[in-house]
Amino acid sequence: MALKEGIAQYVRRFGLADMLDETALAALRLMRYGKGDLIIRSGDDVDAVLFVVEGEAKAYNSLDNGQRVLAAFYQPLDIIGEAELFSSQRYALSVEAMTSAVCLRLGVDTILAGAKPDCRLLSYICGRLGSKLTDRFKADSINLRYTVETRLAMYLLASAGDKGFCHAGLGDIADFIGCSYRQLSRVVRAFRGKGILDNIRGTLVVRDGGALELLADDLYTHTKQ
Amino acid sequence: MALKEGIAQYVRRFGLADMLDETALAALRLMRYGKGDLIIRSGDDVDAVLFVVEGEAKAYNSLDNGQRVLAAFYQPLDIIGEAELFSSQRYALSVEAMTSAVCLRLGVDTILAGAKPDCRLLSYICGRLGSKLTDRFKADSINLRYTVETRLAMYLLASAGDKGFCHAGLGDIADFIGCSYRQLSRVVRAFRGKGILDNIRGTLVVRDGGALELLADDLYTHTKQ
DNA sequence: ATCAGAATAGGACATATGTCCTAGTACGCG
DNA sequence: CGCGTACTAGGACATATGTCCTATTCTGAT
Repeated sequence: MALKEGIAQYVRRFGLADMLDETALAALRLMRYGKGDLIIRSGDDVDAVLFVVEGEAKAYNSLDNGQRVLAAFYQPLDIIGEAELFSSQRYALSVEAMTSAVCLRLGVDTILAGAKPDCRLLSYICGRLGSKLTDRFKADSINLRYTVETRLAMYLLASAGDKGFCHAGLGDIADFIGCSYRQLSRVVRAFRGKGILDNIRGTLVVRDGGALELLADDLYTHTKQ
Repeated sequence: MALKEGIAQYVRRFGLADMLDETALAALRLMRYGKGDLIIRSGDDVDAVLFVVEGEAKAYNSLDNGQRVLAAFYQPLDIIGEAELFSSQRYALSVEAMTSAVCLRLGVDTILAGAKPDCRLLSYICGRLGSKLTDRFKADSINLRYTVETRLAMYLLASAGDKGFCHAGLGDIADFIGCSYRQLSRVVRAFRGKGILDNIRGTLVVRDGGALELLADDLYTHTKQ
């Protein structure tokens, strides 16, 4: 099996034969990017995974409030796009080259063809880990960039859902959205005053889900897509 | 193949035969927990993965400043412990039952025995995803719970490392640690005034790594374990 | 029923932080 | 070289938020 010269040198340097079989190695494609080029675009269909072999890149997402959250800096031999591989149809983040960069591209078809019935537990675990990673990144972006009002609204919409109530204690919610019990207590009081929420014996009951969605500042409708 | 009655009913209810082969199914063990019981303890050796089949649980970690960060709420059919499966020797979080709960336990030996050479790419991807998840959780815990000073110190210790400098622009660093450019600029100025940092033509140069470690408030030494 | 600890609630005060603005410097392109 | 854009830097002001405290209610164990 003869790889192209450029690909072969990276495969040797990074020991990629240790993780890729011959079919996958033969399917690698060399991609070059200039500084500032988009390597993948948030929202595009998931069609490949990329191994960074030269240069540096960054993954980020923009929020509705105009702010940006930077998820990761990449260097060789980081992987781009593996989080969405088994868990999503769309890339969750944009990745941009910070220097000129080189990646080896491996198409999703090749990876999925190699995911045999013997590997179904690992495929499942990959899918769960990928979902956890993207969900956690989304939640933390909100927790870092929005007020506690918006964060509580988002948390309630996600966890109360259709049943309209939520058993978690305020201390646990504060630790989950990353604020103090005191500030959460203020916001719960404000929501109670506006008729959005009641707390009945340790349970938060949603009285006005529409108002929560407004407070969530369009974040909720985006998340549900 | 005859599973125990209790296990068989959960396997049927959740379709676990779709992801587990007969060897793995035979290795499942039923675990019962009371409310408040520790299901896994942060720092313990990774010896199993658990499928939640009844009840609810929460994963959390405590920080050196006495605050706590809650990583996830679990319900059926969430998995506990899979993030550390291929990426760590130790569980990164403690998981506690919030109600009485039932889990199906699958020992790591069984999973690793099933991870054949055909599956080595998936194993590798699982390992990378698991690392990303635990690393990202750690970074975000710090970003949610510590001042920008500590966050910048931690970021610099991680990214400048032994080479003592760091090319990322201040805008990107602000987006990565989740603060405004203005506040980051204040902190950089303060560090410059204390002789800890210089910025030379877009590069941050560390002048006093020891001072950074002190500012990192013992977080750095913990992370390096 | 009683008690201790956990959870909830809110006041007072301080500050870490963000927004908005102006100004200066660096860099890339034509 | 000149210009436009991106990046850095800091002032002024406002506020979201956390710490620390006291008080009340709830829950589980004896």
